[in-house]
Amino acid sequence: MKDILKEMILAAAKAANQCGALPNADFPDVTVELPKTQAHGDYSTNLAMQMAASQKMPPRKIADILLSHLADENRIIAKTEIAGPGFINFFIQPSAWHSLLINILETDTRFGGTNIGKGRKLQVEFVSANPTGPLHVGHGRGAAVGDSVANILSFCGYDVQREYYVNDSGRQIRTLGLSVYLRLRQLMGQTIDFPEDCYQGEYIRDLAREIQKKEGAALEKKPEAEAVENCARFAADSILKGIDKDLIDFGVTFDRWYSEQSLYDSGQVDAVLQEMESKGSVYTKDGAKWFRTTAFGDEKDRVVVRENGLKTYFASDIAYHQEKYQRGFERVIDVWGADHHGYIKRVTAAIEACGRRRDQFHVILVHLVNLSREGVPVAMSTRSGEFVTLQDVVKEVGRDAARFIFLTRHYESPLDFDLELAKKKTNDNPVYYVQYVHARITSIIRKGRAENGIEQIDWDQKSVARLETPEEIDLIKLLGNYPEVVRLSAELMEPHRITYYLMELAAAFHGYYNRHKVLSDDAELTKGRLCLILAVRQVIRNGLKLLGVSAPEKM
RNA sequence: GCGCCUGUAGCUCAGCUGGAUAGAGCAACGGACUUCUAAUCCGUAGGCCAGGGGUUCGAAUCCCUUCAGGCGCGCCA
Repeated sequence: MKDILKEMILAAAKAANQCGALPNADFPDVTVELPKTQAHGDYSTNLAMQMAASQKMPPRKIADILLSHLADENRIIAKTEIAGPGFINFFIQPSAWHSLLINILETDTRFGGTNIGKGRKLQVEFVSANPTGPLHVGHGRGAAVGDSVANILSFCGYDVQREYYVNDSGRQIRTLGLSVYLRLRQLMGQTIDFPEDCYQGEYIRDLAREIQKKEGAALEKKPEAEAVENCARFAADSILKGIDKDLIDFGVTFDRWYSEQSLYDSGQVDAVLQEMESKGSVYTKDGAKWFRTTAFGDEKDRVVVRENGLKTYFASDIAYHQEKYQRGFERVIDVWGADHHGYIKRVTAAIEACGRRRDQFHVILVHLVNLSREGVPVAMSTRSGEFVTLQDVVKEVGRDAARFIFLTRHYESPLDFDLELAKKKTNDNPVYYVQYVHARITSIIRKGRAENGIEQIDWDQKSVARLETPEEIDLIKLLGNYPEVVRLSAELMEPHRITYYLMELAAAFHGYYNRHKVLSDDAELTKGRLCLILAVRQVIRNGLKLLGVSAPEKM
């Protein structure tokens, strides 16, 4: 509806310019918005005010000229007015809303999607937690955000690939191996001081028991370095399998798991470093090799090869990101924890050094989750191993509640997650509020079938035209906003916009439900109202799908 | 010290990338089930948009600055 108006207004401006009423042919972008109050119409535009300077005319005069050149061929506008400093307000014909409703029903599962992606290839890399321990709640938020962003972009016409980068190389993996190895020796009766910088969690002991069962005796005979290496591989593999399972239970799957080690094995890390050295982006100082990230806006240059010859994590990250573009992605999106924000500049630098544009890379920084139970904070410490895993949370509150709550905030806002609140089946907990709409509507349709003998709801102008109460028109109008919400959440990569929209739509529906009865003796009106709630259900379903939350038939 | 993020109702948060009189939920108070699911609805009350400057027809939104909180500033990942 908004887009139709936009085009009409632009056409009016052009027509006015052609007949000389408006001297300047340079028009600003037409913006149409939804006024806060009903008194200002269904839609309004500020175009006249924006053109005042370039046309050298008072805004209200311009508004008047625009209106006189407006051609409303499909008769969708009931009334227009010029208000305030120069706003043009539009009041829409009820019949136009009815056509919109039919359009929604026809578009069905595709309603809301705008093809802004045009098939362009894009990658979302998310979670990418180190395989040194189980996923915790913070990873859950990253998973929910990343998965939903991927859903939304894909729905809007992008060719999206979901990837998990596995840090299966480097010191932490050795530490993991050592941790398991030392626990193993303890199991074998040796007294060993377990170092503080090793992983403390109980799961390390579990892993030690497993590897003891499998190859305990053989491991004992091996030299320590080799045994630690074996433990590391075993532990990382096992933990990674657990992570995969946790994510599947959370409804998140990846197209590809990308191994950091494979970048070393294939020589890509060395190759990219050499290439950059020859271009002068990498230089040697104090026995180490540095990448000149300052040339791309970083505060200081960063080490890629240490004095001891070992490459830093950053070195493989350069190779990894370069490789992403070589795979044909036009744009790469990384979802990171907010504690990694200091890393953005250097990775951006690496990407620019590899000849890509800055805007081909985007980082979504997901802020931390404060877990609590009835307002009392639950302690979270990775080192001590005292943390609540994602698995625990999903088990306790359910997948839908967890995912929905993770998406009730802008990702850059810290999130308070209360376990007891997440379980509540009241208005405190918005998940059920939205899902309830879906169940309720399904129930009405079920009843309509059973008692009114309505087998199939097929829509037509005549029955839909019976929708005339303000609540009904408002509902349709709200449904009509959905595509813009989806488009914005795709452009800004902000899933929470959909969450909030669904809550608003749910509220509007519940209000309508309490005020008007859908099923009645009036067959035509019943049919019209069934069409309306069918459309509401469809939008709820489409929206929940983008969030990765189920739409239950019964509750 | 430097960088990034946050600051909006008592609490938790939206605010459509500058629009008209600032929006929800919770908590508080008062109402609505013989009804298509009360996991719901209706009403009342609640504000110096952290403070101060600027930019313009117009600012919660953009710029500068101060204050408060979070996170980060390794040849760790």
